[in-house]
Order: sequence, then structure tokens, then C-alpha cells
Amino acid sequence: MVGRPKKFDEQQALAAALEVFWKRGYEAASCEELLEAMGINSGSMYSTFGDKKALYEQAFELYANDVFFRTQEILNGPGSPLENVRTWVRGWQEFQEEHECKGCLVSHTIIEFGSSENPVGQRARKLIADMQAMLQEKLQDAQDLGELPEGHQPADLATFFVNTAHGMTVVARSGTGERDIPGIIRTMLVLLGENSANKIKPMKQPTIDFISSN
Amino acid sequence: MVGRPKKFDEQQALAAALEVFWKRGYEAASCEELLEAMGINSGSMYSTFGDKKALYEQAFELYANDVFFRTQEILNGPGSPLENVRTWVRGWQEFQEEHECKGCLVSHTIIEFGSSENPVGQRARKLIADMQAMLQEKLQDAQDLGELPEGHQPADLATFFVNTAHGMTVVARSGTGERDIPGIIRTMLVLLGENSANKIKPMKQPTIDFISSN
DNA sequence: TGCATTTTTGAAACCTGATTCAAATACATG
DNA sequence: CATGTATTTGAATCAGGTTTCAAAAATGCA
Repeated sequence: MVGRPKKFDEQQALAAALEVFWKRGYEAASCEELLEAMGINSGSMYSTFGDKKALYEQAFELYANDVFFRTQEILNGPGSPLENVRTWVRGWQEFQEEHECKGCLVSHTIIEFGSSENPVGQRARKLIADMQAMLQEKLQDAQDLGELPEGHQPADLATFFVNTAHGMTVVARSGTGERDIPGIIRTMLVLLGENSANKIKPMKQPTIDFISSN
Repeated sequence: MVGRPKKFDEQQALAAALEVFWKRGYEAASCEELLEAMGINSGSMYSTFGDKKALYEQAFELYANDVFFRTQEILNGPGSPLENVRTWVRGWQEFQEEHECKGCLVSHTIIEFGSSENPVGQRARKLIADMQAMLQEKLQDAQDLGELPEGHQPADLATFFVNTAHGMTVVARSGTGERDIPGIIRTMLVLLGENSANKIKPMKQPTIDFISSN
């Protein structure tokens, strides 16, 4: 009834796998690398998570939930809707600082799995759609309150913000995130009517290199 | 001295390979798929182009030159610098229409090959740097002529435009390009001081699906 | 026609990673 | 301590995609 005890924590191992997938992408992350990072053997991985694909799905889900709730919390916070959107935009820099400019796993997933019927690809697209809808709602609130600068539609702005976030993934992974992200965010804020150009500080964290021998 | 004649055109075959790589990415494009599209056998491919990696490099170069010269031509055209930049921005939509919303191969390459010392990755980053510099120059010209709206720095704007272009690759590949790209471009133009919201038409071409069974 | 040269063909060999599985191990309980 | 159960281990196997290569084919020229 009671067998050998598990010697590793599933959530911890999953977080380690997420880190590897996030840094390298699905294909480039080898099982060896994943197992090494997770600190377990192939057998344990397969019996616990299924296979590499299933592991990715679960790691992605971990990431997706984190990003979604983070966004939700900021956007629905107290204070003016527009200011919340601005806080959310500023949060991107902090997020990249915290994660060595790895960009966003959702953008990466969309690139890697295209618009096919792949389950993770679908999940990624749904997450984006949900977050975009949430954002649009807040921008609509802002417009209703007369906070939004003239000349923009909430829907267009929401789409645009998502696009900008996707772009930052590519910029980050091209190695120029540390240099470029503060400016990108500054421009976004100008778009939102904030004209204090020096409110955004330079990035704190150094950028890692995504070693690859392909 | 004279042997069996080549029965295929190298440039044509390369263009076919580019199409496949562009649609699917390097890893996901199998040799079988490439050979099928190029209309040749593995032997011919290996003797002509080297190997899969070398084929990608050559296909990428074909793409890079096209995009670079296209950009150069538009930005250095007659007329006001700012209007040229606007024409360039509008050109993105046309470009995506012409290419089934496959996004930009450069963004895709950067995502796939990270910021490593991989030759294609380096080439991609160099291309981006060059195009960004060209853009910044034009924006500086525009500012010197007093054409640029207040509140922006040419360097920040150039970075931002590149970021937006990268973002559109992800949006395009997520399958919402047809719906979203016109709005994204509209917002970019507002940023450049153009306030006629309905100058941008909806996309003409339908989006393809990037079939993948990963 | 026979020879030299070049290209095509596609089956076979090769590689790189993902996955399996039998044996070993660790624990609770009777 | 013997038994039952769950987990770990890592070598062996498997799968798929890439690459090679020997044979066949196409051409010009002597």
C-alpha cells in the first residue's frame, strides 16, 4: 500500500522544466537538458508527466496561469483604469528583469507551433485572446471616463499592446532587450498620454545568452 | 568536360526552399518537405547547397536582401522623410498580404536561434540593426525638418517600429493577422501624427494555416 | 560508338534524441 | 523479517529525420 517515497517535488520539477523550455523553446530543449534541470531521471519524468509534449503543456499552463493572474490583478486593481493599464505596461520591464530577458513563453509558443490545431498552440492563442479582451475592457472604461487620449479606439489599442508585447519577446531574444525595452515602454506610455519621458529607468538585470549550437 | 545538364534552376529551388522555411521554421521544415517543394532529390540538394543548415542560410540571405533593398528604396525615396517612413509602415500590410500572413522570417529566425553565436542568428541581428539605423536616420531627418510630432526621440521611435514589426510576426502566425494588422498599422500611423483613421483598408488576402503535427 | 564528365536517383546508413523497461531501491505493514 | 507497493535508475531500444553513395542517366567530344 505504501511504496518508495517520491524524492522530488512535482511543482518544483515542473518549474525547472518551464525555465528550460522558456529559455530554449520546445524543440531545442533536449530531454537530457530538461532532466538535468529537473534533477530526475527519464523514468520519473515519464511516469509523472507523460512525455516531453505533455511536460511542455503542463509547464506552459504554469506559466499561463501566472501571467494571466498577474495581469488580472493589475488591471482590476483600485484606481483609474488608465493608470492600471499604465502600471501593467510598466510591469513588462520588471517582468523581463526578473526573467533574464527571456521574452514571453506565449509568443514563443505561437511562433513555434504556428496557427495549427496543436493543443498548446490553441491554448496560447486563447490566453492571448482573453488577456486582450481584459485589456480592451479596461481601455473602454478609461475612454468612458474621458481618460484616454484622443485619436484611439480601445480595441485597436488593446490589439496594439498585445502586438508590442509579442515584439518585445523577439527583441529580448535578439539580445538587445536590456538596451531597448525601456525605450519601447516609454513610447507605449506616450501613446497612453503620459509625457514624462524619464519616468522609466534603465533595466536592472543583465541579459543571458541563449546558447545554441544548431 | 561537359556532363549531364542540370535540370533545375538553383534560384528557383532556393526560392521554393525559402517558402517552406518561412512557413514552417528551420526545425519544423523536414528535408522531405523541402525536397518536395524544390522539386529535386536529396543528392542534388546536398551537392548544390551543402546541407540543410547551409540551405537555410542561403534562403535567409535571399530573403534578407529582398527586405533590405525594399526598405532602402522606400525610405530613401523622394518626398518628405516622414512620409517615406509612413509609406514604409503601410508597406507592412501589403507585404503580409503578398505572403499569406507568414510574418517576417527575420523575427522567426531570431526566435529560433536565440542570441547565440549561430551564424544565421548573427546575420539576422545585423540585418535588424542595419534597418533600424536606416530608419532612425530618416526619423532624425524628419525631426530636423520639424515634421515629427512632439514627444518622441528618433532612436526610441526606430526601436519601437522594429519592435512592432517583430510583434506582427507573432500576431500573423497566431492566425489573427488579417483581423489585427490593419489596426496595428493604423495605430503606428497615429503615432507618426497621421490622424485620418480610415486610410487603412482591411487585408485582402486570406491567412494560411501553418499545418504542424508536433 | 566509346570515353570523360557531370548530374540525378533513391535506398541504405547514420545520428540524434525520445522513450521504454527490467532490475534495484525504499518504505509501511503484518 | 517477509511481503506488497510505489519509485528510481540508466542502459537498451526505438523513431524520425538527415546525409551518403553507388549505380544510372544525360550530355559533348574524339
